[in-house]
Amino acid sequence: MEKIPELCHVDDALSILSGKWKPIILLHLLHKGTLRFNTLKRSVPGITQKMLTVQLRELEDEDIIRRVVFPEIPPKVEYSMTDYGRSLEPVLEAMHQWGTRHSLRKQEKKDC
Amino acid sequence: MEKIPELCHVDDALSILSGKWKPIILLHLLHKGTLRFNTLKRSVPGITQKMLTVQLRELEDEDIIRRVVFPEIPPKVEYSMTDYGRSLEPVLEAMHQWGTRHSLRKQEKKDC
DNA sequence: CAGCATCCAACCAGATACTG
DNA sequence: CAGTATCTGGTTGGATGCTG
Repeated sequence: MEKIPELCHVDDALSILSGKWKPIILLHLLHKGTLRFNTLKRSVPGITQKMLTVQLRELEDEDIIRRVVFPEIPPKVEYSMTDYGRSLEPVLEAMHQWGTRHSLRKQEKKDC
Repeated sequence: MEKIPELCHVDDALSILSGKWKPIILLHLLHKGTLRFNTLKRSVPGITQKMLTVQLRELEDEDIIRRVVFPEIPPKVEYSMTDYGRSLEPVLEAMHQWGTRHSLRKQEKKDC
Protein backbone atom coordinates (compact mmCIF):
# COMPACT_ATOMS: atom_id res chain seq x y z
CA MET A 1 0.00 0.00 0.00
CA GLU A 2 1.08 3.50 -0.76
CA LYS A 3 2.96 5.01 2.14
CA ILE A 4 1.86 8.56 1.46
CA PRO A 5 -1.87 8.88 1.77
CA GLU A 6 -1.68 12.27 0.13
CA LEU A 7 -1.27 10.35 -3.09
CA CYS A 8 -4.19 8.15 -2.24
CA HIS A 9 -5.85 6.37 -5.15
CA VAL A 10 -8.61 4.80 -3.12
CA ASP A 11 -10.69 7.82 -4.05
CA ASP A 12 -10.24 7.00 -7.74
CA ALA A 13 -11.80 3.59 -7.24
CA LEU A 14 -14.45 5.06 -4.98
CA SER A 15 -15.46 7.64 -7.54
CA ILE A 16 -16.14 4.88 -10.06
CA LEU A 17 -18.21 2.80 -7.67
CA SER A 18 -20.06 5.62 -5.96
CA GLY A 19 -23.57 6.24 -7.09
CA LYS A 20 -26.51 4.61 -5.50
CA TRP A 21 -26.94 1.88 -8.12
CA LYS A 22 -23.52 1.24 -9.61
CA PRO A 23 -22.43 -1.75 -7.54
CA ILE A 24 -25.61 -3.70 -8.23
CA ILE A 25 -25.53 -2.81 -11.91
CA LEU A 26 -21.95 -4.01 -12.15
CA LEU A 27 -22.68 -7.22 -10.28
CA HIS A 28 -25.52 -8.01 -12.64
CA LEU A 29 -23.39 -7.41 -15.69
CA LEU A 30 -20.52 -9.43 -14.24
CA HIS A 31 -22.76 -12.38 -13.47
CA LYS A 32 -25.11 -12.38 -16.41
CA GLY A 33 -22.89 -11.12 -19.20
CA THR A 34 -24.83 -9.01 -21.65
CA LEU A 35 -28.12 -7.36 -20.74
CA ARG A 36 -30.60 -5.11 -22.47
CA PHE A 37 -31.72 -1.86 -20.95
CA ASN A 38 -35.10 -3.01 -19.75
CA THR A 39 -33.81 -6.35 -18.54
CA LEU A 40 -31.30 -4.50 -16.46
CA LYS A 41 -34.00 -2.18 -15.22
CA ARG A 42 -36.11 -5.11 -14.06
CA SER A 43 -33.05 -6.56 -12.36
CA VAL A 44 -32.58 -3.47 -10.25
CA PRO A 45 -35.84 -3.00 -8.39
CA GLY A 46 -36.60 0.58 -7.52
CA ILE A 47 -34.34 2.26 -10.03
CA THR A 48 -35.90 4.81 -12.36
CA GLN A 49 -35.20 5.00 -16.07
CA LYS A 50 -33.38 8.23 -15.65
CA MET A 51 -31.08 6.96 -12.95
CA LEU A 52 -30.31 3.79 -14.86
CA THR A 53 -29.45 5.86 -17.91
CA VAL A 54 -27.28 8.25 -15.94
CA GLN A 55 -25.36 5.55 -14.10
CA LEU A 56 -24.83 3.53 -17.27
CA ARG A 57 -23.49 6.59 -19.08
CA GLU A 58 -21.04 7.33 -16.30
CA LEU A 59 -19.77 3.76 -16.31
CA GLU A 60 -19.53 3.87 -20.09
CA ASP A 61 -17.56 7.12 -19.96
CA GLU A 62 -15.05 5.44 -17.66
CA ASP A 63 -14.77 2.50 -20.05
CA ILE A 64 -16.09 0.10 -17.42
CA ILE A 65 -19.01 -1.07 -19.53
CA ARG A 66 -19.72 -1.30 -23.23
CA ARG A 67 -22.89 0.00 -24.87
CA VAL A 68 -23.97 -1.50 -28.18
CA VAL A 69 -26.88 0.01 -30.08
CA PHE A 70 -28.73 -2.13 -32.62
CA PRO A 71 -30.33 0.08 -35.27
CA GLU A 72 -33.67 -1.69 -35.17
CA ILE A 73 -37.30 -0.87 -34.59
CA PRO A 74 -38.02 -1.27 -31.74
CA PRO A 75 -34.65 -0.08 -30.46
CA LYS A 76 -32.32 -2.53 -28.77
CA VAL A 77 -29.34 -1.59 -26.65
CA GLU A 78 -27.09 -4.09 -24.97
CA TYR A 79 -24.73 -3.49 -22.09
CA SER A 80 -21.79 -5.60 -21.02
CA MET A 81 -18.57 -5.31 -19.05
CA THR A 82 -15.41 -4.31 -20.86
CA ASP A 83 -12.23 -6.25 -20.15
CA TYR A 84 -11.12 -3.24 -18.22
CA GLY A 85 -14.34 -3.25 -16.25
CA ARG A 86 -13.75 -6.86 -15.31
CA SER A 87 -10.58 -5.78 -13.55
CA LEU A 88 -12.89 -4.28 -10.95
CA GLU A 89 -14.10 -7.72 -9.95
CA PRO A 90 -11.48 -8.31 -7.20
CA VAL A 91 -12.35 -4.93 -5.75
CA LEU A 92 -16.06 -5.68 -5.73
CA GLU A 93 -15.29 -9.11 -4.33
CA ALA A 94 -13.26 -7.64 -1.46
CA MET A 95 -15.99 -5.13 -0.72
CA HIS A 96 -18.68 -7.77 -0.93
CA GLN A 97 -16.89 -10.09 1.49
CA TRP A 98 -16.24 -7.36 3.98
CA GLY A 99 -19.76 -6.03 3.62
CA THR A 100 -21.21 -9.45 4.28
CA ARG A 101 -19.24 -9.85 7.50
CA HIS A 102 -20.15 -6.32 8.47
CA SER A 103 -23.88 -6.81 8.07
CA LEU A 104 -23.71 -10.09 10.01
CA ARG A 105 -21.89 -8.29 12.79
CA LYS A 106 -24.50 -5.56 12.89
CA GLN A 107 -27.21 -8.18 13.03
CA GLU A 108 -25.59 -9.84 16.04
CA LYS A 109 -25.40 -6.55 17.87
CA LYS A 110 -29.08 -5.92 17.22
CA ASP A 111 -29.98 -9.30 18.68
CA CYS A 112 -28.44 -8.40 22.05
CA MET B 1 -19.21 -13.73 -4.73
CA GLU B 2 -22.91 -13.73 -4.02
CA LYS B 3 -24.87 -14.99 -6.96
CA ILE B 4 -27.91 -12.87 -6.26
CA PRO B 5 -27.06 -9.21 -6.51
CA GLU B 6 -30.33 -8.36 -4.80
CA LEU B 7 -28.55 -9.41 -1.62
CA CYS B 8 -25.58 -7.28 -2.50
CA HIS B 9 -23.33 -6.31 0.37
CA VAL B 10 -20.99 -4.15 -1.63
CA ASP B 11 -23.19 -1.23 -0.63
CA ASP B 12 -22.50 -1.97 3.02
CA ALA B 13 -18.79 -1.57 2.49
CA LEU B 14 -19.36 1.44 0.28
CA SER B 15 -21.47 3.19 2.89
CA ILE B 16 -18.61 2.91 5.37
CA LEU B 17 -16.00 4.24 2.98
CA SER B 18 -18.10 6.91 1.32
CA GLY B 19 -17.60 10.39 2.51
CA LYS B 20 -15.15 12.71 0.95
CA TRP B 21 -12.42 12.23 3.55
CA LYS B 22 -12.86 8.77 4.99
CA PRO B 23 -10.38 6.84 2.86
CA ILE B 24 -7.54 9.23 3.56
CA ILE B 25 -8.38 9.37 7.27
CA LEU B 26 -8.36 5.59 7.44
CA LEU B 27 -5.09 5.31 5.54
CA HIS B 28 -3.43 7.74 7.94
CA LEU B 29 -4.65 5.84 10.97
CA LEU B 30 -3.65 2.51 9.46
CA HIS B 31 -0.15 3.73 8.67
CA LYS B 32 0.59 5.90 11.65
CA GLY B 33 -1.29 4.14 14.41
CA THR B 34 -2.64 6.59 16.93
CA LEU B 35 -3.20 10.25 16.08
CA ARG B 36 -4.57 13.28 17.88
CA PHE B 37 -7.32 15.39 16.40
CA ASN B 38 -5.17 18.26 15.25
CA THR B 39 -2.39 16.01 13.98
CA LEU B 40 -4.95 14.24 11.88
CA LYS B 41 -6.32 17.56 10.70
CA ARG B 42 -2.87 18.65 9.55
CA SER B 43 -2.46 15.30 7.80
CA VAL B 44 -5.56 15.88 5.70
CA PRO B 45 -4.99 19.14 3.86
CA GLY B 46 -8.15 21.03 3.08
CA ILE B 47 -10.44 19.37 5.57
CA THR B 48 -12.38 21.59 7.96
CA GLN B 49 -12.74 20.94 11.67
CA LYS B 50 -16.39 20.24 11.23
CA MET B 51 -15.94 17.70 8.48
CA LEU B 52 -13.16 15.93 10.35
CA THR B 53 -15.36 15.72 13.42
CA VAL B 54 -18.32 14.43 11.45
CA GLN B 55 -16.35 11.80 9.56
CA LEU B 56 -14.60 10.61 12.70
CA ARG B 57 -17.92 10.27 14.52
CA GLU B 58 -19.39 8.21 11.71
CA LEU B 59 -16.40 5.90 11.67
CA GLU B 60 -16.55 5.62 15.44
CA ASP B 61 -20.25 4.77 15.33
CA GLU B 62 -19.46 1.91 12.97
CA ASP B 63 -16.74 0.67 15.34
CA ILE B 64 -14.07 1.22 12.69
CA ILE B 65 -12.03 3.60 14.82
CA ARG B 66 -11.56 4.12 18.54
CA ARG B 67 -11.80 7.52 20.22
CA VAL B 68 -10.04 8.03 23.53
CA VAL B 69 -10.56 11.24 25.48
CA PHE B 70 -7.93 12.30 28.02
CA PRO B 71 -9.53 14.49 30.70
CA GLU B 72 -6.82 17.12 30.65
CA ILE B 73 -6.45 20.82 30.08
CA PRO B 74 -5.84 21.42 27.24
CA PRO B 75 -8.04 18.61 25.93
CA LYS B 76 -6.45 15.64 24.23
CA VAL B 77 -8.28 13.13 22.08
CA GLU B 78 -6.62 10.24 20.35
CA TYR B 79 -7.93 8.25 17.44
CA SER B 80 -6.85 4.80 16.29
CA MET B 81 -8.15 1.87 14.29
CA THR B 82 -10.06 -0.86 16.06
CA ASP B 83 -9.21 -4.48 15.29
CA TYR B 84 -12.43 -4.56 13.37
CA GLY B 85 -11.43 -1.46 11.45
CA ARG B 86 -8.19 -3.13 10.46
CA SER B 87 -10.22 -5.79 8.68
CA LEU B 88 -10.94 -3.08 6.12
CA GLU B 89 -7.30 -3.01 5.09
CA PRO B 90 -7.59 -5.62 2.31
CA VAL B 91 -10.54 -3.72 0.91
CA LEU B 92 -8.66 -0.44 0.91
CA GLU B 93 -5.67 -2.21 -0.55
CA ALA B 94 -7.73 -3.63 -3.43
CA MET B 95 -9.26 -0.24 -4.10
CA HIS B 96 -5.91 1.46 -3.91
CA GLN B 97 -4.29 -0.91 -6.37
CA TRP B 98 -7.13 -0.65 -8.82
CA GLY B 99 -7.28 3.12 -8.41
CA THR B 100 -3.58 3.41 -9.11
CA ARG B 101 -3.87 1.46 -12.35
CA HIS B 102 -6.94 3.46 -13.26
CA SER B 103 -5.30 6.83 -12.85
CA LEU B 104 -2.26 5.64 -14.83
CA ARG B 105 -4.59 4.54 -17.60
CA LYS B 106 -6.36 7.86 -17.64
CA GLN B 107 -3.01 9.61 -17.79
CA GLU B 108 -2.00 7.57 -20.82
CA LYS B 109 -5.20 8.47 -22.60
CA LYS B 110 -4.62 12.13 -21.95
CA ASP B 111 -1.15 11.88 -23.46
CA CYS B 112 -2.56 10.67 -26.77
C1' DC C 1 -37.79 0.11 -26.38
C1' DA C 2 -34.70 3.19 -24.74
C1' DG C 3 -34.09 7.06 -23.92
C1' DC C 4 -33.99 12.88 -22.94
C1' DA C 5 -35.69 17.37 -20.58
C1' DT C 6 -37.41 19.66 -16.77
C1' DC C 7 -38.37 20.55 -12.21
C1' DC C 8 -37.87 19.72 -7.35
C1' DA C 9 -36.57 17.74 -2.68
C1' DA C 10 -33.01 15.89 0.19
C1' DC C 11 -28.60 15.45 1.54
C1' DC C 12 -23.75 16.69 1.75
C1' DA C 13 -20.20 19.69 2.57
C1' DG C 14 -17.97 24.32 3.43
C1' DA C 15 -17.48 28.89 5.87
C1' DT C 16 -17.87 31.14 9.92
C1' DA C 17 -18.54 32.05 14.69
C1' DC C 18 -18.70 30.47 19.33
C1' DT C 19 -17.36 27.22 23.70
C1' DG C 20 -15.64 24.13 27.78
C1' DC D 1 -7.21 21.66 21.96
C1' DA D 2 -11.11 19.81 20.31
C1' DG D 3 -14.89 20.48 19.53
C1' DT D 4 -20.49 22.51 18.62
C1' DA D 5 -24.02 25.55 16.14
C1' DT D 6 -25.82 27.81 12.29
C1' DC D 7 -26.27 29.27 7.74
C1' DT D 8 -25.66 28.49 2.95
C1' DG D 9 -24.50 26.71 -1.68
C1' DG D 10 -23.78 22.67 -4.59
C1' DT D 11 -24.59 18.09 -5.90
C1' DT D 12 -27.37 13.86 -6.07
C1' DG D 13 -31.34 11.44 -6.79
C1' DG D 14 -36.38 11.13 -7.87
C1' DA D 15 -41.08 12.23 -10.35
C1' DT D 16 -43.08 13.21 -14.39
C1' DG D 17 -43.89 13.99 -19.18
C1' DC D 18 -42.31 13.74 -23.95
C1' DT D 19 -39.84 11.42 -28.25
C1' DG D 20 -37.63 8.71 -32.39
